Amino acid sequence: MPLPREYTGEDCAIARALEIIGERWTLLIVRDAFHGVARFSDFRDHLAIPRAVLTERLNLLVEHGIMSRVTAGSGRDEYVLTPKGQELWSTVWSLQSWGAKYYVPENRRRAYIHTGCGGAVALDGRCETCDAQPRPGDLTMLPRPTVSPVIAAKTDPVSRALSVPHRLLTPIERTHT
Amino acid sequence: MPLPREYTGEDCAIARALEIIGERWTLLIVRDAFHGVARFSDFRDHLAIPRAVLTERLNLLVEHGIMSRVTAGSGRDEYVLTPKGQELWSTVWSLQSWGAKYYVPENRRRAYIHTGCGGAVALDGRCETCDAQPRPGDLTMLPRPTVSPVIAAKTDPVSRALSVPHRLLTPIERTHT
DNA sequence: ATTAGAGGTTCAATCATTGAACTTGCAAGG
DNA sequence: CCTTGCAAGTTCAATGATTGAACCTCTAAT
Repeated sequence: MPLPREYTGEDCAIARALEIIGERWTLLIVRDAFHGVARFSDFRDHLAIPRAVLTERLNLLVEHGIMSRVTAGSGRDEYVLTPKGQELWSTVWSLQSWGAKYYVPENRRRAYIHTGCGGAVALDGRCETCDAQPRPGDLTMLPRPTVSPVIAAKTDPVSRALSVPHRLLTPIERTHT
Repeated sequence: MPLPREYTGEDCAIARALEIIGERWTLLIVRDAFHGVARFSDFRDHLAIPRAVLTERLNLLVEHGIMSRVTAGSGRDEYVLTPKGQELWSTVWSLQSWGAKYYVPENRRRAYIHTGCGGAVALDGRCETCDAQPRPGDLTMLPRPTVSPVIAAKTDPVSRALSVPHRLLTPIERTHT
């Protein structure tokens, strides 16, 4: 199985998982997909990822049934998470929580609220109001309280769409350019 | 911050996390550490990772306070997870669960039991008996029901130690060579 | 018919990884 | 004291992955 980066001999679930989603950029693509990003150019512009790499990664994700490529109403192809891809949410969330706790100052962290009940979601993924662990589709992501100059300078459609509250797994709102 | 692999411009918790633990081998090292692996040579032998890379990754993990290097009673240095490193458990678990569900046949998956109550732990990390979500130190990992020929041929101390039930975060039992 | 932009592919330069060979430091045995 | 052995590195040439720039092709609008 000539995957790009194998961990040969490791008959281990983590090694298997990392062979697929452990490559550079892949989990950032998946995260953006949770945020509603779907077009090739939007991934490209938001992540500043080389085209060739984005092509390769998206193809791999589609091959593995993590994303599927569908032709949208606009006639343009979009890449969306399959159920198997959506099951990566706990991985994405746990990485994000850990990274936020140790590397992002509190006033620059995004807050998430449980769309159903409006409660804040803690780092462990639990709604502080109703104690449920909402699925990604039931989360609304709020913009950061303060943004770094680097981010503030970004004007691509994705960055703009994510500067207002946004429900996960719903396509980003494309403000007219 | 000239980390080996940056995701420049991404003021994002996941990007920060991946800069540190997203490199090839790093999460497998962390996983092995949860399993009680601590010596340079044991990581080396079990993962078949090039020495130079292992050196670099361990140094990075120590620099970031994810592991600490301590001199054991034997006089040999050991690398052990810090509390910050142990907080990566949910990431490791979620990756492992996802990888197991989709890429490891059921009869080759390792089972985990809640050491306190003896209940089986489901893919979502919950104890099926007491419904708690045990911390890694309260988990006992069982050997695989069946092993592939590749694994059966391994005779390094780590593979041998993990072929019997083993409590996480406790040093592996070193059977006399 | 021309233009523009999306979504690629191709390619040379750079950077990371690999495996093998070499080095260092310690500890035990003779 | 001298040697041997081993853990834990370091170094280095060959290989493989990533990057950024340039080019290509298709479609839709002017």
